[in-house]
Amino acid sequence: MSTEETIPQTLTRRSDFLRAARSRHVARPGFILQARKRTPDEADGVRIGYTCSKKVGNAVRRNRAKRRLRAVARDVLPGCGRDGWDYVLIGRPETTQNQPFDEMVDDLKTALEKIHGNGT
RNA sequence: GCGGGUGGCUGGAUGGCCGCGGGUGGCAACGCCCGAGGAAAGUCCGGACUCCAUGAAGCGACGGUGCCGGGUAACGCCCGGCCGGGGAAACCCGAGGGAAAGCGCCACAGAAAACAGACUACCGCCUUUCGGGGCGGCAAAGGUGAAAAGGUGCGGCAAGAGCGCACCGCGCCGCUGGCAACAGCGGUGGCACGGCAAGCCCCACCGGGAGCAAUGCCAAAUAGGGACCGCGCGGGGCGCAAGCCCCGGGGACGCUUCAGCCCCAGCAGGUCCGGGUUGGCAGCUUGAGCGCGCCGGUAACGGUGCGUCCAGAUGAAUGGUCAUCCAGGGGUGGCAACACCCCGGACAGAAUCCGGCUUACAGGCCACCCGCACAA
RNA sequence: GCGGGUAUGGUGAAAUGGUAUCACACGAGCCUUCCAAGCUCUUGGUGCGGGUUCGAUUCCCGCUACCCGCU
Repeated sequence: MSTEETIPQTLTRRSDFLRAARSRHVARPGFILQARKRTPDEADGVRIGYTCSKKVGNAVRRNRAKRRLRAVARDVLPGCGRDGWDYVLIGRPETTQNQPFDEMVDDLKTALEKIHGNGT
């Protein structure tokens, strides 16, 4: 577990998102978390991606949802993220923008614990 | 003060902590500067720019625009004016050329729907079995319709009718004003000419096509693979040859003419299928730019001086949180001023760049105009 | 980002500017011991807002929703 890697890489490739979607996922009111442990020959470090579909709203709402998800992940991931894992945060309509920030931080921590605990 | 109208501006502010994108200085640590909109939106018009089509002219086809004058790089936009319609007014709305170039359509109803005619009715004569019928005159009245051949009044007549006259309307001619659309005045014609061109069309003007995911370069990878279409085996001269020249034939999104280019057994052109790549750089932000002043113009706008650099991302940058203030809504107490508590910030996020149009938009502010009321 | 297309009953499709039609489905009835099939009848619609026209599904303009293509 390398917590020194404070800047997680951002997922950009569609295939990475599809692989994460086929792995395990946990739903919370403000977001849905998908996670996958990569095979050793893939990239190093913690990687994370963000997805907001048209269901979330117009462009302003989608961008704002992604910014809040980034802010939450930036607070939580350096302590709780595990090396060699891909995470994907999916925005949800209304709640991703309106839920209090502290609740979302707590939700992400428990969601990460649950997703790590199930596997390995 | 109340009601109405027009044009414009703004559309949260400041600070603390933790973060984001670009540029720049530095070996680095780190620092400095900049960082969404009036619509960034819809993609409805007009351009710049790039590639494709060989270029020019004319004709044709197709598409668009359409009162007049001006502005502009250009426009279907803007400004000013005219005409028509709405409103008491300020003001608002209008795809607003041509219906005597031609074709087409006008359902139902109605006698008749476009060019004349006549169902009921009216009038005269003849006739009658007294219900009416025949011939002629007439087009005012009735009813139908979205629309019925000028309207009103007087005269006139067998009954009537622009049949005659006055006014209004309409057409034509002339004069005056205006760059013009058009308006005003005078004369004249007894009325001839229904509507639809966002139906075909005619006239005038404009327009080649595709789009920054265009396009160019670098790197990587794969199988420079396959099918179809359209051309196409010419003659002579010089030269050892390569090649050059002349004649002829052919080619390129409709035709013609002219000029140029290319081809005349090529591995070249066009269309399509299949395979690989989903990386990087350029294009990429200084531009019909923005601000202020002066001059010209009724205005749109133009000219000029000074100042200024104002986002360039590519799973895509402005966020999270806290405090105070500024607006706003609700509740409680109070005659009121006010105090306290709660909620809470419109529409919306650049993606090559400009000029417009259209659509969305909580609230707030400013200026001008019209009407009414009041005071002086 | 750029470009293109579609919208008609619950579904799929027609309709020169003149009463919106057809099939299936839904509902009711007939037939049958019952079901299916068949027959008869009924309900229900031009995405929204304007304009042209006497009259608009159709013509024109603006919105909305959905679909497709382009590296």
